[in-house]
Amino acid sequence: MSTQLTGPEDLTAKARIRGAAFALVAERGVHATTVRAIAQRAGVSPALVIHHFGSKQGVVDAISTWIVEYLHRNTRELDRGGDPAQALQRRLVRFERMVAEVPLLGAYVRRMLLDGQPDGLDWFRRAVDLSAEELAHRERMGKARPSTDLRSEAAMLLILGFAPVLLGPLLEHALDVDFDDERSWTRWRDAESELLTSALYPGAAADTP
Amino acid sequence: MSTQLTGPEDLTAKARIRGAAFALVAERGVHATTVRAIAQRAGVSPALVIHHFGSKQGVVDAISTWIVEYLHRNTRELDRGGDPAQALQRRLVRFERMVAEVPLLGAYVRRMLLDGQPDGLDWFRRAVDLSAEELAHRERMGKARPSTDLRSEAAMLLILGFAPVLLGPLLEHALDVDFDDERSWTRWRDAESELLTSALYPGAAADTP
DNA sequence: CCCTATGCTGAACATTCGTTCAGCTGGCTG
DNA sequence: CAGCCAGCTGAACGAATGTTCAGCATAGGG
Repeated sequence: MSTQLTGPEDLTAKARIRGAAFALVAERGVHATTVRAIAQRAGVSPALVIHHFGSKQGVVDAISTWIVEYLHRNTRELDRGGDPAQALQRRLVRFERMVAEVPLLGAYVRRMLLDGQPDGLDWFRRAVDLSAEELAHRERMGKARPSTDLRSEAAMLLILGFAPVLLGPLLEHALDVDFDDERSWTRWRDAESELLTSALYPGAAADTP
Repeated sequence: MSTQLTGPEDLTAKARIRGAAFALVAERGVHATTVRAIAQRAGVSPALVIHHFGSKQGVVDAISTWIVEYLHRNTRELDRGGDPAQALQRRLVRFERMVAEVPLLGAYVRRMLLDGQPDGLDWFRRAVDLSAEELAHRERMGKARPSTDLRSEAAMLLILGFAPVLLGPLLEHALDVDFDDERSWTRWRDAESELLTSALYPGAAADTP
């Protein structure tokens, strides 16, 4: 079980093309990524890109399934076995580690989720499923108070947890932090913990700003 | 003070071009929007688009400043005067109304914020500023408990409040809701209110999933 | 040794892009 | 009425795009 995307033996031209396309898509988006740019970055002719993947869309699809499979390989195994109450936390920690270790993975996932691609939508939905299950388990254990709308609150937990990835540049600019720095993550985590363990508005009325 | 983007007298060709470009950018993004598509949607020749705005980038910039100015005109006035503790709430409500009334405004703002455009980054930063000010005021009033990291928690409030816009498609798919329906908004608001007025994890340790 | 399959390239293709330009129109000013 | 200017168009341009294709090299099996 490795968080590495490529082993050293995977440096065939096809793999280099895939890696180059991944980086370019993460940086610029699908539409702004050209076949020639992919080829140049991979040190290869544009024709070879088409030769291996059929078309530009073929490269894009290959990257998508490749990343989705990679994400699942590194997170799914955490869901089964052990204490389910800790499953989501392990999943988040693992995800953070992957984002930290694989350059541009965060940017790519952000695009995948926010471009409304079906892969991204499904992946997020499954994460909400898991978050809701875990929250329900905590309720049964008496470690969380009952929720009127459990699934919505589970989604909020997920959003707050994923915010440094989902909304990375936005938060970095607004908070003057840099999520390449580990301390920025822990600062966010601490604030998140405080928000969830201590009611921000202990008073009564639904008066949310 | 109107939330309308265009009055009926504003239907010059230039205005139609701007509107068409706005819709296309909101739907497909800047890069996938072509001058010819803008022209066709506005019922105009491609040359006229260039004639009025100088270049495609000119159209994009015009839209950006147009929307940013529109957002400010409809939210800034709410900040001054009256009870500052209610300013952000009024701002959020007004924003929701604008998004509901102006088609594709939500999609456009989502792109503006998430594409990392400077306009979007600055706008979000200012929103965090306001959110932090308002939270500080609530603390002084005793309506909110003290925060260790006030600005981070203010950002979290903003993220939760803007989530239906920022992460619209993601949430709609994960929660099986449709934010065109008013009830989906109130459901989200209710859950948000519950999360903020009643600690989710009343227990001790920082054990956030 | 030949011969085929594989990996790969350079040149070219048609298409689409943003942009330019000469010129048409209609209404206002002098 | 003459002149003119802003609004607007059709046709064309060069550049860039995704894709095709004939052909090069090389390694492996008969």
